[in-house]
Amino acid sequence: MGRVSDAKRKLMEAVTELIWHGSYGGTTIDQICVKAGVNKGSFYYFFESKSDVAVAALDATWLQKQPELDALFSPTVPPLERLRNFCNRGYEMQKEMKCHCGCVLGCPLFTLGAEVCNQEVKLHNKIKDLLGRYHTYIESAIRDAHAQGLIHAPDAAAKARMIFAYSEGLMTQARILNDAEVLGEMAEGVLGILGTKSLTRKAA
Amino acid sequence: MGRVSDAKRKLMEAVTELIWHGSYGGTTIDQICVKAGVNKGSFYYFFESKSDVAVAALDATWLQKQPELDALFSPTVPPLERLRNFCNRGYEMQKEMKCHCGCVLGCPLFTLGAEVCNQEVKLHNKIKDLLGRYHTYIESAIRDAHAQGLIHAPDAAAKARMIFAYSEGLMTQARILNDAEVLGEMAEGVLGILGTKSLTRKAA
DNA sequence: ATAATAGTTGACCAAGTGGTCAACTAAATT
DNA sequence: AATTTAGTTGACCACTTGGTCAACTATTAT
Repeated sequence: MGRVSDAKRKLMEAVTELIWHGSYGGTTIDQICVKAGVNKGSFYYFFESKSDVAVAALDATWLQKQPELDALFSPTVPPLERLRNFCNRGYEMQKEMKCHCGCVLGCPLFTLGAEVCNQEVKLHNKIKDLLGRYHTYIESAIRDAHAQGLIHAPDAAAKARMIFAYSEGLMTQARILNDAEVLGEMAEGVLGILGTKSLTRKAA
Repeated sequence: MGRVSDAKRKLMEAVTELIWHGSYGGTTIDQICVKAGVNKGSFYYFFESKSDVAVAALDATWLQKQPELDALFSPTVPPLERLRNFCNRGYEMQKEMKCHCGCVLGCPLFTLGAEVCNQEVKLHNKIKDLLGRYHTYIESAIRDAHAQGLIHAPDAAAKARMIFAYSEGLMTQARILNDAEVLGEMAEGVLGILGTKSLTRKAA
């Protein structure tokens, strides 16, 4: 009962875009409201603070992304292909963004996580949680690849840490240089780290 | 002639610390002035804006760091050792920071670069320039290692991009997790990417 | 000594900030 | 039709922000 509204959704979408294009600290509640086309009173009806809406937005984005990731990392897909597809999907997404809006924005979680650590505890914890899930997908694929004898990686966790650092580093580099082509060699690099030379050039 | 002052230096030190501990967008000119113990009038006597003082601070920091890097990457040092020492120096620095102030802050250039891209053009360009210099050190070491037959890396530039992304990604990961120990395996990882299994465990 | 120079001070301003609130409006329930 | 509930509105507040300025002070050269 009562009135219905999509203001909450619009606010979450607005904060996502503002933070991703710009930064968390440089984004004000007023800006979020203007972008969402919502009055400040309504903002405070739905959320307590900027960090509150940011956390909610991250949750919503994750719920949207999770099925996509589950499909990419489906155990029915050969493990090294999962990783290659994951990399190439990132590459394609950033290329498309560059076309659409002229900007390569990289991984929102990693950039935001680096910005808000040592402050905004709740937001920071949420980010750590979500980054950990990405890490889990990667680690699982590596473990499977090792089990299937595709690579030699007895310490899958260590390899996962390497690949996670490399891929996020490359994504951030693409953002800093505003150049999606930086990501073109990501799949190759990841498979190289895993000690594979084959498979690298297969279609995406 | 005229009055002498160290206000300019104090402002640059203050902005460096505030941005590194927190973020660029979350740092105000008032905060910088308070931290530096300088009045706002004096701030505007020396600088035009926040981005102006940030650029000056980055330049000053670089001038301070350059001799150290030149020594680390001296051609008189075996190339793979240069890289290992560079990694371990980063590791030690972050460990020390964690002890001193409880925080692992990672690479200020990379974090800041990711935050201010698409805005603050001058600052962003300065960061790209400085990051490029780090890249140059790495690439040169790799090229030397290849020339000396220590590794097989005919495309030194590509390897340098990989190692740069990996090391910066790992640094950022250490910041996000506030855990310096993440960096303990950096040297090993870098040498692994270069296809070396030996040398890895030599002393720092 | 004095004048020129280099730097300091703190009051001041307009604009923007986060945050509140009582009155209002639209939908769903009865 | 009346009531309850969910959401909206925009004015309002105290405070902080970036930025300016004329008056002031300390140093150095002459």
